[in-house]
Amino acid sequence: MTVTIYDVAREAGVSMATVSRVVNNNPNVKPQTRKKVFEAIERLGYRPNAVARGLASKKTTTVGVVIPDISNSIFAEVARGIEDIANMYHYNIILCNADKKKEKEIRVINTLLEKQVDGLLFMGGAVTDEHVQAFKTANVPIVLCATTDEQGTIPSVDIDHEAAAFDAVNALIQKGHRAIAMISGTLQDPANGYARFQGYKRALEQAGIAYDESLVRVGNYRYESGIEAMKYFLELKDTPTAVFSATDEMAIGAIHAIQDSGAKVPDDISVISVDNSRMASMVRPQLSTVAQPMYDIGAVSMRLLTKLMKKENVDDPKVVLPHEYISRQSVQPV
Amino acid sequence: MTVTIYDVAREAGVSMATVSRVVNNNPNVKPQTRKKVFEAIERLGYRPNAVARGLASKKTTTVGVVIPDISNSIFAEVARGIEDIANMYHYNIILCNADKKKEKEIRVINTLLEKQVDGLLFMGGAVTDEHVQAFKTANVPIVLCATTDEQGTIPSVDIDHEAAAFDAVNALIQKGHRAIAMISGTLQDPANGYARFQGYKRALEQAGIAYDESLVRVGNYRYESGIEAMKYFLELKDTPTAVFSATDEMAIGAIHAIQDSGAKVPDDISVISVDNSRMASMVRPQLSTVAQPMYDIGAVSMRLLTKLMKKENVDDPKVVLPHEYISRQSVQPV
DNA sequence: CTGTTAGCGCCTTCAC
DNA sequence: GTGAAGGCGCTAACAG
Repeated sequence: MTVTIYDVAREAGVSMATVSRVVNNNPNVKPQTRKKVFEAIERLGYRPNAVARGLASKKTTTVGVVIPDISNSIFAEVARGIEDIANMYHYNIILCNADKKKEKEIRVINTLLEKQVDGLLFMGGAVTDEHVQAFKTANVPIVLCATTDEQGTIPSVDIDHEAAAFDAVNALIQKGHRAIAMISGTLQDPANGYARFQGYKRALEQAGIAYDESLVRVGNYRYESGIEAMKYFLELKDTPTAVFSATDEMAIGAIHAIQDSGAKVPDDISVISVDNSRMASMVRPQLSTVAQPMYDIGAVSMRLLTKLMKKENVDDPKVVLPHEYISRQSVQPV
Repeated sequence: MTVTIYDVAREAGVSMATVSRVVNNNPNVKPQTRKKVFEAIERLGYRPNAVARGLASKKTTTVGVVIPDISNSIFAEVARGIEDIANMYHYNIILCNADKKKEKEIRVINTLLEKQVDGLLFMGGAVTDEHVQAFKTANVPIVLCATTDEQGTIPSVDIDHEAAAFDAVNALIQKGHRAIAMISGTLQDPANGYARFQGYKRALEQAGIAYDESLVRVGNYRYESGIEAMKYFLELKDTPTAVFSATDEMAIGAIHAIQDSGAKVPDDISVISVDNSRMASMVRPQLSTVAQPMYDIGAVSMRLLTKLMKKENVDDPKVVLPHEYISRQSVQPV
């Protein structure tokens, strides 16, 4: 039924070892024999069994990717970056959604490790001790992608979320805004949540603006929650003149909530956010936002992982990619 | 270094076979011995090697997924449906982007097959003879996801793209529109391209409206191409009163192009499309569109694949999921 | 340059 | 209910 390396060897009149060599591009084969083998392969329709190869060589050329949610455009973009580079280095990826649930994350990490992936890319919520524990039992490299661990002991690639948020809010302050509301992500989320909130606070503080709790609403990253949060702000006696959203999608919700109320963006209220997803320029007015290089985060982390897997030494295992403020149409001086 | 089933057997004072039985939940093990084995596993931190298991059992509990582009929200949604169901049945997925390029598709199909996936989900451009050829050499089940083959010989799950487009255009016609433009996808693409274009033509024909070539522009599915196409229509001496876009994203581009020109949607021009991606309700006015159940297409196709892999018999290997017109705010009577 | 020989870690009859 | 033994298909020394 299935044709094996042994069949090819017999057909070509050589040994298994030789077939293995040509299949693996080992130069130590006479061109003639190589040709014979290729012909036999062709004739028999031989297809190498990667599982057997993996068992024998202890390499699967497969990496595990745990991601919060592939249907979230931000992560999908990162995933594309990962896959492109993986592909370039002849790796395949096993993708697992874990929705930032610790339990699910630990579970998939383990099944990925059982599958003998050569490396692991972890994109998730908080990196807890349990995670670190699970990573330790792996004897393959791990890199955190779009997150970091507290202790800074695990290789990672991410942007500086706190600074990105700071820059966004600061852009508002530079335009004269002082009543600046924030639509935050959940504070349990270290990157998109907590760090961005901290950046907001620091920017206010530096400008001598008192932090006002009633100017902060926590959303769930979705469009609707942006709308809800904004509606709340709109009903305040002192409506803010600007709002900073932790993510684009909620920002778009905010823009629409403002517009639906009859007010104008940015004339009445300015809106700014962090992400620069493709949607940012698919709204009117186009959204001003601090760009986070999603694709690159994926690509760079996969590249880093390949180096780790090849045991090449890397200078800095903690890479922080630059963010950049993109000024479009949703912000104007107060 | 790595602890194997043999180590566990020795530690527990039983044979490898017994360990294998408890790991695989084989009931023929005395509770006592089962307990002993579990303890040994715990103590040693044993983790089954899925590669070895795969080689011995000829099952990898892994399925291959070839997808055009995971960063496209439509496909990302499908992928989420796939992964959720895969997960439910304890399968993992290897994801490969192939950008609807035939060559790349064939290549990844082959590497997926080399990796001994238990089944394959194919989401791509046209299904050519070469594809069918590649599928034949696989001795695992394949299901087409969000596409179909001409001959209808391969299991698949999709919507009726032609009918969906027809319904959309017909909704316009029912509102009295006659000058209806179309922003199409590339005609080489059987599903989103050709079929939807055919639906457009059939709707016109049935209403006795002459087909006008100048009212059709081919886009590349992206927002910008929707803008471009619409700009073209806007400059026609007889501007259409409605436009049908093959996809949401181009439709949103069209809406913005109209708005940027100073006209209003739907007052001056109505816009309708097919997809109902999340973005459809994230525009003002909200987009009226024929919904295509992306998540379900993924889920159902994965479910079908599990049946095929278990050699259960399926009544109908060609499933066509229903589509549905969602009326929002972008269409109004002429 | 090429062949021989052991495994890789596990499953799976087949006996007991 | 449990153990022994033979592969699964391939790679990797080690000879020659």
